[in-house]
Amino acid sequence: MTEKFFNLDEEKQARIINAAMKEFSDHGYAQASTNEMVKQAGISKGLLFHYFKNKQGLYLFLYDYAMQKMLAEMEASMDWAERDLFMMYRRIVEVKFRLCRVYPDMFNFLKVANTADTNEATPELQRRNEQLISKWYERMYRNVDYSLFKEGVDVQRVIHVLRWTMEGFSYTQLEHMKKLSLEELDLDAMMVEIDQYLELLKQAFYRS
Amino acid sequence: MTEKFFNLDEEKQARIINAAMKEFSDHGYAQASTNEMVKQAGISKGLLFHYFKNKQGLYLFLYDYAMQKMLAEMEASMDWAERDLFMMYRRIVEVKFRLCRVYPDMFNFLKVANTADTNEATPELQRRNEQLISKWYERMYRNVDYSLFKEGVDVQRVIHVLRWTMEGFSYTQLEHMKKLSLEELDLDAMMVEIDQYLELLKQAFYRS
DNA sequence: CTGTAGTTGACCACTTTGGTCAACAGCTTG
DNA sequence: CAAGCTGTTGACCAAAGTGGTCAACTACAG
Repeated sequence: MTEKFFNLDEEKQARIINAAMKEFSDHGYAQASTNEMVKQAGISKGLLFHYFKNKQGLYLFLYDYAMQKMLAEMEASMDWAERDLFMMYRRIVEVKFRLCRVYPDMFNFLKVANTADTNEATPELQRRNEQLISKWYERMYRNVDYSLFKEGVDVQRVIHVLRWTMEGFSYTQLEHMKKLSLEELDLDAMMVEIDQYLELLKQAFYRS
Repeated sequence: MTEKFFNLDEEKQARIINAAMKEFSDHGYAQASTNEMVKQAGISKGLLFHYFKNKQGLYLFLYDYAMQKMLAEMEASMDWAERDLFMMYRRIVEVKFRLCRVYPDMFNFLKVANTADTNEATPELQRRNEQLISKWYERMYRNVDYSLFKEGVDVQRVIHVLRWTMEGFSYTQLEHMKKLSLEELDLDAMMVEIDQYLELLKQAFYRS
């Protein structure tokens, strides 16, 4: 079913994928409107159902597609020998931003797909990928050198602060980007800014 | 119109308010369903429109009500002479949690109401309250003693880290609460946890 | 018994839903 | 030119859902 879809003009593929992911992540599975998707993608109603037999089929396809793209990008960008926790997170944010340039709503889509009550459509898919993700986390943390931290700091809590900072920063950035000038986000400038935060936190929590 | 509503059984008032706020904050103004609200509140369709002439009337009422409740709670709980930025934020989180016990979705409601594209229903209300909020922020930061920070740390960035940490923490807490045991959130235990994070950050960024 | 206040849910006209399908355009073959 | 093939359209469908109304019900007071 999907081979035909992949023979399409790539730009059209992207338009369809992005429109559908946006609609699903904005409204959840049930409330997402296929009418709205085709309108935003600039295609006809019939075409969508020509390539995907169902709303559910489309959803499942998107879920798999997003998951695969993300894991591939991770595989390509991560350095699994990295010992510095902060640099590890730096890489993750980089992956995120790079993906957002092509698929602006992929992360939101995956987030709501993995958490929300939408999961009637993805019972076992869910669990399979949950396992996959936890394996990646394990792999990420395996080599981290915790002896770099100052004595007495609670590393678990620092990790939380770090994650919330990264998430908070990227959320505001993407929000800002979507509002004003879409697509032309300056990845380099963002990474410079991210580095400032990482430096701040490093100096706060690493031994000097 | 609203006097009649306030004569209702208080528990019923709360049921209606919470159901409506949840629906609005979950789906936005246009997509929110009055049918779903009355179902969740356990009242009949007619009753809702007996107390509020309109969907829009209901929305406006909720917006004003939430705003007023929040400001009142702030007025009661904040200490405007506080000079410690971290303690200031501690108070804010406390207000937030206390309100969430009675109105679990009030913050989400206000957040989407103030940001989202929903604002067709609230053009001037919006601006009035934006001004109000910025006044409160100004009042908050007026007395803060920035000399407490270590030399060389970028205070603006620290403030961001602090805010993202508070938001991240309360988000996970409320998520966790909603999933497992609703309503019986242990405010004291949460504040103990918050204090741990605040202590961590204080030791990181304040002069010793 | 009457009046009043609170409450119901069947009902309305209207929109939107996911999904179908006959028809069409553009292209390569013979 | 015709025949076939692929990609594409949008009018159309039954079904569900929309915001909102209203005659009728209950329950209690005078």
